[in-house]
Amino acid sequence: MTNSPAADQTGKIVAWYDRHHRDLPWRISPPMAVRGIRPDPYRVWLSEVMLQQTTVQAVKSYFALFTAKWPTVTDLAEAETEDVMKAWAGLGYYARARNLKKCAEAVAFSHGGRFPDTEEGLKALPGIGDYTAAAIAAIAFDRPAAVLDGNVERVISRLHAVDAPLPGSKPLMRALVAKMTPGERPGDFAQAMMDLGATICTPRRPACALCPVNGSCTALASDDPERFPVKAGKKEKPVRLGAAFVAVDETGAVFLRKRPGHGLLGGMTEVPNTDWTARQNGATGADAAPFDAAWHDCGTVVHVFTHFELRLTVFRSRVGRATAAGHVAGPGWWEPEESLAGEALPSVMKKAIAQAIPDAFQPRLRSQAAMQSRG
DNA sequence: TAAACGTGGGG
DNA sequence: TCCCCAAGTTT
Repeated sequence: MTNSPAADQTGKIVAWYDRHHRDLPWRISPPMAVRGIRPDPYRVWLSEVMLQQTTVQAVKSYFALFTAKWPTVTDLAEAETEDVMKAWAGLGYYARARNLKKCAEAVAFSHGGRFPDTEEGLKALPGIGDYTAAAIAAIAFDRPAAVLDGNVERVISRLHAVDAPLPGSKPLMRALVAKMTPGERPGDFAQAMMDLGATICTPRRPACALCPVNGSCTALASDDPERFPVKAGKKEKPVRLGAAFVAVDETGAVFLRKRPGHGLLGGMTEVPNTDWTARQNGATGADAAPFDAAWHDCGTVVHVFTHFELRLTVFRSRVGRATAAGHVAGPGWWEPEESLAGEALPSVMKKAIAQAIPDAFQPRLRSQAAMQSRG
């Protein structure tokens, strides 16, 4: 009998995966997977959440840290939220970390410590949307779920030369993936599509000569593959201005405080700073400081967020702790310099602190260098 | 439906 | 330097 074109492509892609798959810390690669060895759903879930809008390279060290610190979903559920935020610091999109903890608690305390094994059950959990639910169902539970992420969108849009722009064309693409998804090894098929998109069917300069389905790719045959997927135009980034205040006491400790538990950088730690506004209105200078001190202008750091660019003027002051205690507005604490690097500081805050104290995050390096230069 | 939500790397 | 983007979800 003759396979359908979709099934033919599926077979070629899975065969390609068997030879060219990436070995990743959270993955059970063939031939182990073919023997029915399933990956730990906890590790699959953790990796999938970390990988949302985030590169494999960036995720690797965080995945190692999390699985060493919290080997099971129950360990994570019983952890202090603050420790989870500290461990997530630097990875970005911090709502993921907040939802990660909530999801772990739901699984540990409401689902008997086991993840639901269906798309529907998974999608009901915090931080798990269409993609992640399908990915976990397919990879961890061998369900023939239609897994559609950015990689798969690229592969599918090129195979079928989908002219309609994203995200409107998502339902069409999901239907096209569903048609290709096999009853056997659906998890390996999903991972094969993602590996194909990541290593062959790349956004720019795709390696079509090496593609297992280059014989049936509409974009390659009739057009420029790089033209796909078609996306809606992006908006330009507004600039916001603000000021940050790095107060250092006589021991080198830095005054820190906590951000609200929602919104931008929600639940993360910060140095005191002003609102970030569109226009310089006079409130972004040293006069906006959280308490009176001799504030020294350390210059500006630029940090680009998803939807705006921030230009932060950084001020530093040397403050006697006893003196400052009575003048500090609002709650906060003095963080010793040796433990500063372990705080739940997002990158923009580390950047601001480093602007004021260049070696703030290398106190050991500093003393080692001093020792060596003397030795 | 559109906007909010981080970061670092690569062309 | 600048722009794109990388295994999306929530509101």
